[in-house]
Amino acid sequence: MTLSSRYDPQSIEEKWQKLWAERRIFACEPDSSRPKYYVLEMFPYPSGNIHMGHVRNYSIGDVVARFRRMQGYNVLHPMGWDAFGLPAENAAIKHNIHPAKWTYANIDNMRAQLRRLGYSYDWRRELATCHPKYYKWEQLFFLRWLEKGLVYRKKAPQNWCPQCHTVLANEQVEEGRCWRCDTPVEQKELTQWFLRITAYADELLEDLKKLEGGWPDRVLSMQRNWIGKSEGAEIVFPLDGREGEIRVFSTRPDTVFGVTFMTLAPEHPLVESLIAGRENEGEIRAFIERTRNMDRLDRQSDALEKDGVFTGAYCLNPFTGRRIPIWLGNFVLAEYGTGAVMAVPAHDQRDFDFARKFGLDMLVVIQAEGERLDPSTMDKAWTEPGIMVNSGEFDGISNEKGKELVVKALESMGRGGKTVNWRLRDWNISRQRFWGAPIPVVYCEECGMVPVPEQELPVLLPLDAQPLPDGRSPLPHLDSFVHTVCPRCGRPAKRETDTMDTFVESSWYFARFTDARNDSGAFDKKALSYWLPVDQYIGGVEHAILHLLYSRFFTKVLRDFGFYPADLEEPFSNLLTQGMVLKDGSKMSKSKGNVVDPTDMIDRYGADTVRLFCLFAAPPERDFDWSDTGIEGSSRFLNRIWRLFVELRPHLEATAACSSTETCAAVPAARELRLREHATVRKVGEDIGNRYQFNTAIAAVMELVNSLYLAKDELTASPEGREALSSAMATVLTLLYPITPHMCEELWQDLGHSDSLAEERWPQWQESALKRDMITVVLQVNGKLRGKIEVPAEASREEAEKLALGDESVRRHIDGLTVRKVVVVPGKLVNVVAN
RNA sequence: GGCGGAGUGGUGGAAUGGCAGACACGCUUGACUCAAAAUCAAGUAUCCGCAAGGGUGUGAGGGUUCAAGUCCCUCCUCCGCUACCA
Repeated sequence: MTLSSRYDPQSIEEKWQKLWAERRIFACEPDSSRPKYYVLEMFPYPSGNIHMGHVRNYSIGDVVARFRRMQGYNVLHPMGWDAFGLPAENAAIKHNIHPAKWTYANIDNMRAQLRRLGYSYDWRRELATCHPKYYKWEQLFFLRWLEKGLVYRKKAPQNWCPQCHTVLANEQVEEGRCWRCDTPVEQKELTQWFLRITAYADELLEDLKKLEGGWPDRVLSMQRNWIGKSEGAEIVFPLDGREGEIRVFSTRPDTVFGVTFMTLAPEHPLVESLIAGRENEGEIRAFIERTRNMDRLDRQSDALEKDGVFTGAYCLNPFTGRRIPIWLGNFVLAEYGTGAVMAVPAHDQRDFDFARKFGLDMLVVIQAEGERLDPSTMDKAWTEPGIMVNSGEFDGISNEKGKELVVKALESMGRGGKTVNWRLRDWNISRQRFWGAPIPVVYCEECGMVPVPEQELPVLLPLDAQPLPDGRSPLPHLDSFVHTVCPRCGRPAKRETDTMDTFVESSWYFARFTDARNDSGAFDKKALSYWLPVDQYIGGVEHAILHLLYSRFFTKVLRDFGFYPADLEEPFSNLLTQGMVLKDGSKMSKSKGNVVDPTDMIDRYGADTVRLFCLFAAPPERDFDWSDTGIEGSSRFLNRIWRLFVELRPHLEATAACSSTETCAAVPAARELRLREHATVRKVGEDIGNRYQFNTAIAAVMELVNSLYLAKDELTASPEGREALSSAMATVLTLLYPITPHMCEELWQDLGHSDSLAEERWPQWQESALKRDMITVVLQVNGKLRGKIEVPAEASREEAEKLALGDESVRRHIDGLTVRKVVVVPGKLVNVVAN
């Protein structure tokens, strides 16, 4: 069959997709004789259709996967579906269809769309998290953790979304609003299930160090911020004239002598007993009410006017015995630290503002050496380092040293000591939703909460129920689900009707891919040890905190519970966060009408062009704006290669990339092409393999193609030239193969190769091919470009200097000046310094 | 406020301390065409100049260096995370 003279992607892409599937080219199994490489892209939610963001994400992953495979790695590259979640319920209500049906239909559609893009997945490992054979295992994890107290139930004020009728994790509240529907989040007292992620706070923070270099700095920074470790001291202030004490957390124990009042959150547990019976009790209660009713957002905003009220009670400074009035403050948060702040107005701006407003005392205890701060004239708090004063035995010590000494003193007095405070809270995994994995416990009137025995798993999500029209879960009303018997005493019992947060499923799916069809256990330990960790993970930065932190947490927990290998510390060695695909400067959305549908683009240009453009338009980390003319350019490039190939075909041999020999050196044009070919191989390998800069890799191939165009007429004339052409063309196809595999396969096959390019090895460039006889050297005078000369490659410094000084342009510019120095960078540049 | 990232032509973007603007998009001109598309060729940072050539130029200002987009200091702007966090 002869090659079409026109590039027609539609006629070749499907053919190759079928061939790859038939030959099972991308199926993989553990093989200890080869190094492994696990490439993973964040799996999609089956919302209905693939969008351009997916295409970008998965195209990056596919290039990495195909490239590593050519490098000889045993590559695992799987795909699956993050299939539980709210949109399925909304669709179920709207179309009166079961969420499962909707979800599986979407999966079928999106799988077909992914297949059209030609991604090299091992489809045998496909999984959907809503399948009982998947969620069964996380119900098992739940039971094991429950046994050891890693998962627990507690009643607490929760983030509640009235629109979604469910609680939200702290991570799912964005600026006080629900991350899904943007409704302001309310606080509601509920009994909920929590995962004790705080038990791992230290390790989660510490191990971020191990990810440096492999993860983007900003993601590491986000996780650090989120975990929010704060080192300081706990200081105990006994109450004055009565039993009891106030514990505070402070990062500035060195200022403890400067405490002039105490500020409690209105919600502080001690408040009730402190104010009971005071003559101004009514006023205080009014303040508490006022503050409590404030919107959570407003209360935490900068703009909040500081407000407070004196309780009438006092406590005592553990060092000085000074009587310290206890106030309530609207800016003190009950959730952070101990809900109580020791106020040092001279050295903390908030306390300063508060003290000024209410006319409270101010005591200077830190000041710069040789200076004297006067509380009556200070206009802001002194927060810089300094020397301790008015601090008894600590006077004259630097405040940094003072921090340690005060902590020691507190410890010996039994009034506190060093402590660490975390921002991270335990993870609430209860959801009052239907389309999620059931939590496997029952409630028995006799035995209380009883775990479902492991052999009874999975607790199936019923397929004969529908979310209620207002969005609420049908589970609490579904007798066939709720009513069961107690596994312990056999009496009637009721099932837990909350389901798990969908982030639970996505916290371990990457491990399940290593042995996705295992029915006898969640994992096969051998497969896990072989494949994990994921070598390259690729996805959107919007998951920088949520999904990535949870997955790290799960990895450590599953390791400690013996599911994962004991030496597995982190799930993802390397992370690439790709930018968004925008249109006209903003996110694509149906409401804006600026959606570019990948399917349309494939129909129009073919999958290879779409893949190429997504990779060429910008470096992967950056957002890029979809350009209709830009994709035309990518299409043009592939057409150009096709035409060039067809034109040169009669002169081409079926050779491998980088196969031309030194004999073609006799023909200068052939030698030059060979040099460019090898230089391109070096650059593309570096750009794809180490730098993940696919745009410059593609640019390098474009340059090689351009030089092929320029030299083709001369090269077809000689055997040496034809040898160089054949090799260079093979190189173009091989280098481009991870990016535009269909077209490359088609042309490769036309050359007479019987194997798929997928089985081809990544070409090896040779140092010897990069050697030139003459090298262009840049001439500078006083750092300014003044000319270029050709010098023999092995010219010495002295020769280069002599040639440079003899150059006409250089001579013109140093005319009348004295040459002070000549800097020679061999093979590159000569800079003449003269004045 | 703290932490992190980023500022380069008309646009997307290139540059291990060594020729700033690779590669593309767009635009201009020409060739082919009855015409258009496609393709091919030439040009395209900016200022002076017919040209040769020269000046300027990577957010601003300093510094280090023979040489700075790149390293250091001060500052400005934008983006992200976090935040009356004690």
